[in-house]
Amino acid sequence: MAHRPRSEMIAETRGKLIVAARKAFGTVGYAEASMDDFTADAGLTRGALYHHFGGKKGLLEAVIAQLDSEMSARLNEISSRADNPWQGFVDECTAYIEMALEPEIQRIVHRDGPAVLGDPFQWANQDGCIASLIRNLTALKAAGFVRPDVEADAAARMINGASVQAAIWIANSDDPEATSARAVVAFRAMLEGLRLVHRAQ
Amino acid sequence: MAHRPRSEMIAETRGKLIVAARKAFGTVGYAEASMDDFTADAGLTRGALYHHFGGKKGLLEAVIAQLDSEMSARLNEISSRADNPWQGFVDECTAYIEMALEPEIQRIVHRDGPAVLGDPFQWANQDGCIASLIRNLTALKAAGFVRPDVEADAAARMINGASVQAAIWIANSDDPEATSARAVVAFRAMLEGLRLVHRAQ
DNA sequence: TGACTTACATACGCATCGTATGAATGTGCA
DNA sequence: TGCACATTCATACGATGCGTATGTAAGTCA
Repeated sequence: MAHRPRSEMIAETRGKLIVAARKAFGTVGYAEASMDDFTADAGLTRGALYHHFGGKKGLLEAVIAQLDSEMSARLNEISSRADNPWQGFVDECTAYIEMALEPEIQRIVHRDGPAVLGDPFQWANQDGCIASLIRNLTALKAAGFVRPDVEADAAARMINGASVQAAIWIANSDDPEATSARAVVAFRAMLEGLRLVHRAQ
Repeated sequence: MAHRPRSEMIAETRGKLIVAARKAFGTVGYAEASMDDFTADAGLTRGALYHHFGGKKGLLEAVIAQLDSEMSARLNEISSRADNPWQGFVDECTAYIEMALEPEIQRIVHRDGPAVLGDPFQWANQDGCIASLIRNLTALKAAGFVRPDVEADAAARMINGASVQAAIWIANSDDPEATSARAVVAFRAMLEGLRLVHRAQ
């Protein structure tokens, strides 16, 4: 068992810390998660945490990066199989809302994340799902699906905000099914406002 | 100086605590605000805080209630002077975004508040500005300005989410003026999607 | 005026955090 | 192969902030 390659052990340690923190942050929340507790769950101590991530915030960033990466992959998968670009975009937005219903994502990415780290649009999400949103909207604009006076990043902001609100609403409702249906109606109506065609003035 | 009526002193104490907490929460944020520090700023101790508000979260609720009350009054003032109901609504939404640019409101109401207390739509804001949003939308729907398939509370959710995002975007940008203009274009486009007329499908 | 309640301060114990230090293990170079 | 070094991670320590229990002064009502 001796003589394990060092880089491998580091990856394992970082992975264990991220897994434990992700569970703690996703259940009790960032503020209530004790570093002593969840590092012990990972079979480690705070020493390892400070060494690899600099502190609690650094670890939160790493957890969010992992979640974001997973979400991004799922969204790309979804939008890739769609004939109509606009419809593919709507599908992706809907999936984004549905993912935000998962407690882990809602709590860490949409609630504690912004509160602790600030504006999500300024995170170092090189390939995150927000970047994907902006890319899709840019393409849709170039293809003439979106009003030319509306800019892609501005629209991405609005859509992101509305999506998260929709998800929180659904998650907190007594009847998620019915609420989801009502939310999607309103959400799609607002998306329609971004489209090029079908308006007089 | 002796023999002050008791209810008056209570109101003064509560007021001083709220003022001090509001300043602390609005600048360093809820998590970083030390109860010992800002109660001392108010010339009091944590004893008074626990007695009147039950704890840090209770005080945050009180601070938010005060902010919400002020915002609500300003919004009512704005929407009241408008000839066209729809235009009045758009004005109010724009004002809502502008208010969310104020650091105190952005930090306490839109960032720390939801993170600590949960979904704003479920706060005890009997007369809050969110309730005002819903009331306005209900009236607009009854008057035929809004698509009948879109429900008022659902639309209020989306609008709230988009507004907050717009405000955060503007606040974090290098050129707030230009960014604000771009945000408003996108925001109004999405609002248009809620309107009854001008669509084929 | 005296018993009672209320408002608030003080004091204590506990949990948590950041840093400084130490030990063990892998790594590069002779 | 062996040794100096760097790195990984644990341990120890001090500081801070929180919640509760208790004490005290002041107001209230009979």
